[in-house]
Amino acid sequence: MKQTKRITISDIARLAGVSKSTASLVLNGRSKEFRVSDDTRDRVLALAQQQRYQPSIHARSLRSRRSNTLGLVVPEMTNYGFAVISRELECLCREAGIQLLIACTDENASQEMMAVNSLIQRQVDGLIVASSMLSDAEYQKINQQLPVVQFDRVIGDSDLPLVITESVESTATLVERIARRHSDEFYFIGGQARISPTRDRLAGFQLGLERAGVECRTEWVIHGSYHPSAGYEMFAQLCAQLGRPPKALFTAACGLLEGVLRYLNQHDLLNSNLHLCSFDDHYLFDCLPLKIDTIAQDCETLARNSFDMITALVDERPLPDSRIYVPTRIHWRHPDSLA
Amino acid sequence: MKQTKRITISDIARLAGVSKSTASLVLNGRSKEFRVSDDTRDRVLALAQQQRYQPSIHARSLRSRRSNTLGLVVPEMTNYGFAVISRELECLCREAGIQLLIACTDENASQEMMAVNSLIQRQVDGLIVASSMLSDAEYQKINQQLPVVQFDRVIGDSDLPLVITESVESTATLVERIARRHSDEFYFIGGQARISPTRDRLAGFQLGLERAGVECRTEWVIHGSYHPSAGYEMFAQLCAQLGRPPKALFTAACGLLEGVLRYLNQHDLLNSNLHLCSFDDHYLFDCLPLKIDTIAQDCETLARNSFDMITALVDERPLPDSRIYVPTRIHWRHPDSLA
DNA sequence: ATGAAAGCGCTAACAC
DNA sequence: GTGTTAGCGCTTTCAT
Repeated sequence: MKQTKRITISDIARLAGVSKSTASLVLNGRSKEFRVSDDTRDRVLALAQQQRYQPSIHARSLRSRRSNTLGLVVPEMTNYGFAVISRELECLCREAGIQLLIACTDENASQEMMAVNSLIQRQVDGLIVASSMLSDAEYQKINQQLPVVQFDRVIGDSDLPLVITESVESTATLVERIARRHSDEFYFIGGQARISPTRDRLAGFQLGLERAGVECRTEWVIHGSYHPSAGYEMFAQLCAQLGRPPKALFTAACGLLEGVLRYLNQHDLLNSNLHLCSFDDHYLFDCLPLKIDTIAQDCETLARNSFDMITALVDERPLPDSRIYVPTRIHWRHPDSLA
Repeated sequence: MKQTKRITISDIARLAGVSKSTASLVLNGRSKEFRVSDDTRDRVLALAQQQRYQPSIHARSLRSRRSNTLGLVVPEMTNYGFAVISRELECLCREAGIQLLIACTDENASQEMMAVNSLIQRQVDGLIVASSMLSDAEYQKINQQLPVVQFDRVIGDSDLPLVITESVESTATLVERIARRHSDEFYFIGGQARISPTRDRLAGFQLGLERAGVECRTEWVIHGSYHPSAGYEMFAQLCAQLGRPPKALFTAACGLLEGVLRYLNQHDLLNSNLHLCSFDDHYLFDCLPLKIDTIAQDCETLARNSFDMITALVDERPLPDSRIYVPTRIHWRHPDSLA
């Protein structure tokens, strides 16, 4: 490392001919409060600017036991939804003088543990987590030391505060309309059965069928993981089994849909009359020959709410609501749905 | 903030009945080197584990003047390429015990300056930057204090080390083949004319035309920004002017292509016989009725190389090569191109 | 083989 | 109004 001597508060103090504490007061904008003379204040401020003084975050954090840092734990940053969330949060944080530390877990519990530990070691003031864990025990323990907010998913029936997308009703609404035309065959392809988005979206699927007066056959529900390759595999197997693509299909997330589309494309089925619908939206869906009905999440609102919630907790302000469900928007594209 | 007393090295030392220095040696795995007795070592280690001792990063950074932290500056995290880069870098960093700090600039020079300053204030050991600046003056100054690596784009003709995608040759190859069939009309839609990806891709475009024996008319080259809305606008205006879509078009990045596709979709032109080609790839392009020829960047390699380069610089190891150009892959999709 | 002490840069009581 | 001092948690000479 190149060694250029850092300008410290002592340097500024010495140059200004005052003590460190006076300089500190001025530089933290508390000169009025402590009745520092305008003259001294201006001198210190001028020097600081001129010398491009940058306070050391580490010294400050060490002293104040606050790092002005938040941790964000996501399964996968290349997932567009999480990318948007990260960007929004990063922006909110920067405006608030906070640094966001982002960690990816690759949907893997042990990697998640390591990532979280390294964040804690860095003394984040709070944690925003889309967890891949099956139990919230670890986070309960952590929550005794620093606030934790769940977003995008709940671990089990954890009582930790949360901000998630409302899924059950919107999926039910989507599915109901389609089920009326496809009462004989309507498949569900989902990710890990235990995590909450899968559970909620399945619950919504079943509720939608019920509302359409359709009985959900057990073989209609297929689980795997959220990886595109899993979507591809599940769909390939289904097609093999049926000897053709299904008549109607709901995929529980964009990754799964990606797998399904890859398969359809490879097998020249993009013009088949499969009625496809999915959670998560993408602008290119408007351009596909296959008209997919989708449920779009409101990532900006998810980010905003998560941020407000975690900062309130960090500052020990009361929480108006510790469980927030963010509404979605349905994009109807299929001609049958629009009819 | 909840106040749970932190376990410090002093606590461990006291409990083990040794001094802080001994504990420190042991905990840093330097007990052999300093001939600490096996007995003391085991005692300290056991205690640390049992008490879940976590060294304070801030105290350590304050002391060592090293933060074990790298800064990544990207224009826009929702751009898939940058998302992949971020994920890869984050992963490489975590494996190396480094924390990656990501900052988004929204393609905006003043926001970039603020973001960089806040990273420096946090004492990052090095900076990996996809800059939106027009001059590298600031970074040259910064580079005197800590290493800076440019990636994805060069600022002007900056001599700072860099890792970028090879663009000129690949664009030329792509364009040449298409220009042979469209010598009468082949448009270029690019982002800000001054930044290097635009320059290089335009150079490649012109080189491709030249190789195909086609003269580049000045009205073929259109510049704007990389935002999808800019792509939409430029394309809309072009169509208005021609009274129809152009016969052949190259878009310089995925954001611009997004804008063009939105327009085509809205105006029911996805089945027109426009020959579209672009820098940047997306899996959904395989599924579109419009067959787009694209150049795919190798984000993993970009990330890997940037990481290797910055860590070498931080550790003051010699750099085998301070200018790396990562090769691309062309995806031919249009029937004419495949013929 | 281990301990004492200094100091990284900063803030906040408490003096004066 | 301003300075002195102590200490946040850690590492590293230098003594013993």
